[in-house]
Amino acid sequence: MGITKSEIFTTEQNQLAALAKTFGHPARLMILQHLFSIKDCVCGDLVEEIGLAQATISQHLTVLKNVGLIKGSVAGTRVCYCIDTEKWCEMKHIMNAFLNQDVNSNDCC
Amino acid sequence: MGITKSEIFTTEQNQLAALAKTFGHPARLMILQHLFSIKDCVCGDLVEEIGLAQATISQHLTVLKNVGLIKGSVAGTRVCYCIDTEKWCEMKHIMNAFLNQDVNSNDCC
DNA sequence: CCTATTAATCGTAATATTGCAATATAACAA
DNA sequence: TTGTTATATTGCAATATTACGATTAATAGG
Repeated sequence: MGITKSEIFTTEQNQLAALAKTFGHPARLMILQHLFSIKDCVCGDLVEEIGLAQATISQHLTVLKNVGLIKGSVAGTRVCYCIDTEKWCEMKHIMNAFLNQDVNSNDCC
Repeated sequence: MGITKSEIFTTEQNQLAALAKTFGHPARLMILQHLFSIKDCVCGDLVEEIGLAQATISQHLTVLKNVGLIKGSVAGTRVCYCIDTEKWCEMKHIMNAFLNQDVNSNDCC
C-alpha cells in the first residue's frame, strides 16, 4: 500500500530506515557532497550544479533539513545551507553500529 | 514524477543511493539483523518473526537479493537465506567512503 | 498418485515519491 | 514604491513502493 507498518518495528529500526531513506536519492547525495566540498557554506548554486528544477531541489533540501542533516540560515535573499556536523556524526554512529554488526557473527573481510 | 533522473548523476551516486534505499525499510533491516543473529543460516521463520504477510516478506527478500546483500539456496521445500559477507563488506566500504567524507573538510566530533 | 508444506509470483489497492510549472513570499536595490 | 532576485510552497501528473489475498510451482512424505 506504499505505507510502512512502522508500529511493528522498534524505534531504532524505524529511525535507521528513515536515515537510510534520506540517502536513497542521488540528488540528495550530490547535495551533501557539494556542501562538504565547499568551505564557506554559502549555497544557492545547487540548481545549476545538479540540473533539476528549482522546486525539486528545494524539496530535496527540505527532506535533508527534516532529518536534521543540514541546516539553513537566511542571508538576505539567499539561504545559506550547511551540514549540521553534530547531527552528521550522530548519524554516522547509528549507521556504523548497523554496518559493523557482522563482526559479532563470523569471518568477514 | 516518482521516477528518478538517474542519467544526470554519476554511477557511484546512483549505486550508493540504490544501496541506501535498500536499507530504507525497517522490515529489510530486521531481516538482515535476523540473518546476522542466527548462526546456521536456515531461514523461513521470518514471516512469524516479523509479522508481515508471506508475500510481503518474499518481496523484501527479493529486494535484498537483487542488490546482492543476501543469497538463497533451495533446501527441499524451504529456501535457506544468508548474508553474502563478501558483498556486505564491499557495501560497507562504499558506505564508509561516503560517511567519512567529512574528515576532509572541517572539525567534527 | 495424492496431499501438505513452503516460497515465489500475480493482481490489485492504497499510499509515497519524484519532478516541474506556476505562484507566493521575502529581501534587497534603485 | 517598483522591480529584481532567490527560495518556498502549491497543485498536479507520472511512477514507485508497500502490503496482502489468491494462485502457482516445487518438493517432501505418505
